[in-house]
Amino acid sequence: MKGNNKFSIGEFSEKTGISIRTLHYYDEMGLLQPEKNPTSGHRIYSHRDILTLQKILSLKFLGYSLDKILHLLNESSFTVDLNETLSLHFQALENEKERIEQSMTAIKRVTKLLEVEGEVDSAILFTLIHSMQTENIQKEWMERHIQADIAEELSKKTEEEKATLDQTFIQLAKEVKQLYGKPVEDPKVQEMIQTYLEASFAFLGEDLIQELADTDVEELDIQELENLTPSPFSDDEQQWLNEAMEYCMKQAELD
Amino acid sequence: MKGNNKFSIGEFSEKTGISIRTLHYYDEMGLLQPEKNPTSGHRIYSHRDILTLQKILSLKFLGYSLDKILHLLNESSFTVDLNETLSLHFQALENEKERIEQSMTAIKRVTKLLEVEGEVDSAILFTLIHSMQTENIQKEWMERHIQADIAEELSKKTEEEKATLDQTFIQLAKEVKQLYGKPVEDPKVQEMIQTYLEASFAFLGEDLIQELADTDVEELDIQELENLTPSPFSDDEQQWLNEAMEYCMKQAELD
DNA sequence: TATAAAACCTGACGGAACTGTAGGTTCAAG
DNA sequence: CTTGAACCTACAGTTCCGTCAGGTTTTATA
Repeated sequence: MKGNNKFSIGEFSEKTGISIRTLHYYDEMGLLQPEKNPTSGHRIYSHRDILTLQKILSLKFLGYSLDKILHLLNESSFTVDLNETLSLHFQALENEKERIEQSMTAIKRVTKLLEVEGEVDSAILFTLIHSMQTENIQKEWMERHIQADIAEELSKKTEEEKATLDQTFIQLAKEVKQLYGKPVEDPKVQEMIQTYLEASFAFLGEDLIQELADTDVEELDIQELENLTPSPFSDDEQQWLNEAMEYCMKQAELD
Repeated sequence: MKGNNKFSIGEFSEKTGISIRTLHYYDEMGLLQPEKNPTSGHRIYSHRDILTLQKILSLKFLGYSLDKILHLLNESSFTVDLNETLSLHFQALENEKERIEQSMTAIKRVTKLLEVEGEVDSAILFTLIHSMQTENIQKEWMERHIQADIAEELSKKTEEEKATLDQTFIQLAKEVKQLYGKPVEDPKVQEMIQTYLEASFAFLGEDLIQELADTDVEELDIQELENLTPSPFSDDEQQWLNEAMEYCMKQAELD
């Protein structure tokens, strides 16, 4: 097999960087079927096969499945819809890329949180991660129920600001776990609520708060939003927290 | 099943957006095993299960495999190495992202080419795509054999410049297919070679050309580079092209 | 030329994270 | 009491190979 353009499968594999198993597989499925020594059954690859493999790898690179590639190779006139499929694959890649970027951002945020906080209760952590995951869906919810520009503004908050809110939220969660059981009018409890609300206000800004307050949303839709962002608290804790908040609001109204 | 925190699998699926079949799967593999009605065998999901699912989805989002997630759920003290695995996954995501971006760039280039040229011989097209694919490997080759800064400069050429070279290359390939068979000293052939060389020079710039000419690389290594970028020409065409180039060079020296 | 080592062959199984299907049981409403 | 929707289990299939296992052919060496 020393000829200049006849290769054994091993040589061909070496030359192209494609594993022998993969070449077997491509042969088996009809993608790349080289000549065969009829007595021994050994495969004999030629220059033509390099070109074919190149085609295959290129199409794979562009995102085609091997199955589709098989069809494309057989039908010679495939330049017709190439453009269309290309833009389709481009779209798919774009989505994939966005997903990846979101994950990367989430990891960055979690890492930072761990850095600052040391250790974080896992339930809380997962609530945060989950809400990062569904940030897009939440945004869609917002756009359906609130004016789109507000939603837009919310989603444009800097990473910095989001990180700060994360920390506040974690702080809240920790304190809730500590203070749970005390009466809602306990000054410590009320202080905690105050701090949390202030941080939220600082994040949202006055205008947004006002708009949000003015918007009335149906119970069912609220339910839907809550499904998107389940809380890290047990039902009892959540109940208690709600009561504490209501109490705080009432006090504020009295002033 | 109208209770507020007990759900049938259908309701749970609706609520969480995870398909019934997947929930079955998670149950089967031990990831999320809800209560079961002992007589009917129907699954009964509770609030707790939402939290668990949230954990699962979060960890998946961060890049963990279901297998690992299964272990993480059981072992409560997993915050220990979280940081390490997170940065690991971050790396992986970064690589993935780069791969995707390369594919996207390739598609853009191909699309543009199709736009400008109308239709392109598939062999040539695939040569181009293949060389985009292996641009990194080619760069590594360069860095091994030529000074790193030259390689760097080459890979920093703008997309614009690359597109232009693509077109020139395609032009060359078309003409080669047309002119093949004519004697190498035919003026049309020589004109084609000239045009191509000039375009290459324009792309590379004088300094680079000079450096490239000064560098001598072993035959074996050249072979390696050629394996990376197989030509769209048949052996005969390639042979003829080489001769035509040599003739052109000689003529240039005579001047 | 005999023999050992390397390369090659086919065939089957595995795996990651699901999805699909078939055939049967249970539930909710009319 | 019936009907249709929802649910159950169990098995198979998907993609693109990696990894044996057990046998044959080629190549290198003694």
